[in-house]
Amino acid sequence: MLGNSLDFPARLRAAGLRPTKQRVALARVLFEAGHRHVTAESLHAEVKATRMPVSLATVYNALNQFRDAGLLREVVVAPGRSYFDTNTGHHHHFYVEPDGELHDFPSEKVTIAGLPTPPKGTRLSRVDVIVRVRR
Amino acid sequence: MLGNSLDFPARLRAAGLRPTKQRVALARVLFEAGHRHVTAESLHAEVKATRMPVSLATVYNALNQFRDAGLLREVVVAPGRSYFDTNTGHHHHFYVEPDGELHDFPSEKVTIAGLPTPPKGTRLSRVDVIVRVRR
DNA sequence: GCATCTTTTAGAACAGTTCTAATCTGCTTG
DNA sequence: CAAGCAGATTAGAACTGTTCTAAAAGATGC
Repeated sequence: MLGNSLDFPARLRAAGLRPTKQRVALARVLFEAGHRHVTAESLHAEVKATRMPVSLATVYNALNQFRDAGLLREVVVAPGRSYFDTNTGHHHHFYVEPDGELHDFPSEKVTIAGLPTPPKGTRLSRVDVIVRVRR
Repeated sequence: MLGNSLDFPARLRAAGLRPTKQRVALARVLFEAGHRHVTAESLHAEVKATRMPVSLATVYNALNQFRDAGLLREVVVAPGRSYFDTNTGHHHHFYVEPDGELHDFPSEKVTIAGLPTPPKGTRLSRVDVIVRVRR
């Protein structure tokens, strides 16, 4: 599968983004292993640990660009903090309330029936299901 | 129906909150008409328009207390902004993407099947469905 | 009406994110 | 392969939404 190759410069180029050192380093951290959930701060900490210096502003820029390019999906679960999910396929989320943990679950087995039609003048963009759980 | 009476001091007391002038004024704006979606800023503007001076800090305090008391429900749809919904019953939301408009829709006709069981050690708190639409 | 405990308030502080303007870097062209 | 340029990075300032602080005001019980 080409879209999931480990040739990060090529993947960035395919997404219309110049493969700069910083973006490649971020892509590596994000996409090298399996699916991830990150915040700007957590990703910044991770990439700095690889001894590649990247500013926090660049992390924000890259996350927004990756999301706009369809490489990431933004998940809004709590006010004042954005999570980015490397899994861009159809799926939903568990959110563990006090700690802020986020877990994927596949949407295959989930069926939602009876949704009303969108208000006129609008078209469906996405349906998010967030299952909130507590300890 | 006692819980929906227009005797706001009584409703506040029933929720364990002292019926101060500010809280009563806020409750009036929130609960007098039908269901509402507000942000702290929008509610602050509205209550000030009634010529009852209430500080923004008090609006934040009251919204958090009302939510904790079950009088309001907090809806998280976009990063960096909290909406509060006076409809605390079972229902879901349309979110119109660029403008930030929020609309309720009843959950009666919506059925969600096949949700996985919560991670062990946790119990279900709520299922939020957000239907995102674009113009 | 007095004492006490709660609430309100203005403004400071804070967290997360975006902006600014200077510098640097990857890419294209000659 | 050097030069030029558009695009990217950076530190730090700025901004937005929210919470905190400490002092003053208000509600409640006796």
